[in-house]
Amino acid sequence: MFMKPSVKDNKRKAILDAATELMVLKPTATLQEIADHAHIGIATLHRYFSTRELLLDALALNAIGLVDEALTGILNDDSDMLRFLTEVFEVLIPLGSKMSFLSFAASVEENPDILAEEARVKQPLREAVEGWQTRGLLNAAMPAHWMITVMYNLLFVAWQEIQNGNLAKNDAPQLLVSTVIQGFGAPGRSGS
Amino acid sequence: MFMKPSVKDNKRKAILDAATELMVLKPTATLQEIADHAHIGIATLHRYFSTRELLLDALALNAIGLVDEALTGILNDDSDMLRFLTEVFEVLIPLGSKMSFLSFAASVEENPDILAEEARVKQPLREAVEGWQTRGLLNAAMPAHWMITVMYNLLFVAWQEIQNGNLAKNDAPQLLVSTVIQGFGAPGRSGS
DNA sequence: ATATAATGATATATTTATCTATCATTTATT
DNA sequence: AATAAATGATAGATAAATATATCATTATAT
Repeated sequence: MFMKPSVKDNKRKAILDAATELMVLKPTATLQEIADHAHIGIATLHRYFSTRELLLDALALNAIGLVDEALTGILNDDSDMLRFLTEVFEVLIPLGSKMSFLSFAASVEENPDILAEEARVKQPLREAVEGWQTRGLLNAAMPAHWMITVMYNLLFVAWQEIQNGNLAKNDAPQLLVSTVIQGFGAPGRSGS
Repeated sequence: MFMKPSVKDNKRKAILDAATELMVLKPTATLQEIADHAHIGIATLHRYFSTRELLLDALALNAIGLVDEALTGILNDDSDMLRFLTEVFEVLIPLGSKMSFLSFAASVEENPDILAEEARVKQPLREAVEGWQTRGLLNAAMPAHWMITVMYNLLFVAWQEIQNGNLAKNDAPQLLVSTVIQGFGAPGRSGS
């Protein structure tokens, strides 16, 4: 049954958000630095996450959960590919700092639960891509796995560019769609 | 004047290569782990790099130097864009683990020398891209900075995929060219 | 073959980070 | 306003990483 998130739950999520933000920028950040960045005392940080390892696992699970939640909110109709992709990018770009976990965790993470969750969350997009390939909307000669990997990475790149002030938040989804579907080539030109 | 690299220089580079490989995979690796991965004693590691910080700076500079070297070897004629890009990808994909420094270091690194070198190395490709935009070969509506950033990131992604066994080394350059120039869209289809 | 240099293993010191505990203060609840 | 809960600052204990030093062994050069 549904339980309304308590104050503690919200604080926990706020800590995870701040920690994610910092860890993406500086993976070697100490617990003290994380606490500072979250504007809490280190004692409180320990009350929420008793060890560093537990905190890191929680970061990954939180990221996966947020992506999952964002995707389930829109994954219902993939008949209009461009519309669908735009929506996916719109909801996932703001989760940029979390995306890095889905992009890189695979090579680093050893926790099997997390790896399984990660694969599960990525599954719907994979199926959509394969469907579009079958329908001739996407290049069937290109490995679906490659396309998924590229998209997840570019989500993170787009988020970084927004953070660095090089890209307008509102331009990002369209730019991403254009990038992955048409590439950089001039419109109307053959790539031969 | 030119000095032939000594045995020590070669060993130094070997250490940097091994360290880079590990640090990309595990940015929190300890000096002991780095020494193990390089198959040397930790005492020797300290003889080459007296502090961790010096080692990390050397990693970044080494990465930049190798990319620079690889690019200056081919950057002479950008009249055939596809041929040019293919060559760039061919020489840079094997440097994948080093590319991560050029992709991500910007946000972390504070050493101004390193940041300056990084910008300098990226300059030729930026100019080539802008030239192709002017000539109508690349989408002039897309920011050159975005295209450069995406290409550098995809170089790293491609390298990762090769490492993970998901992509054949020999397929990678063509796949990258196809990805950045045409995107994922089915050939011959308009993206409207 | 000998001398020189480099290396690895090991010990130790120093620094840094993590973890645990305490307590006064602040914040929320009723 | 009184009570309970949460917090932050701080101190101390433990653990881990970094840095330095020594020495026997191995590799290199002459």
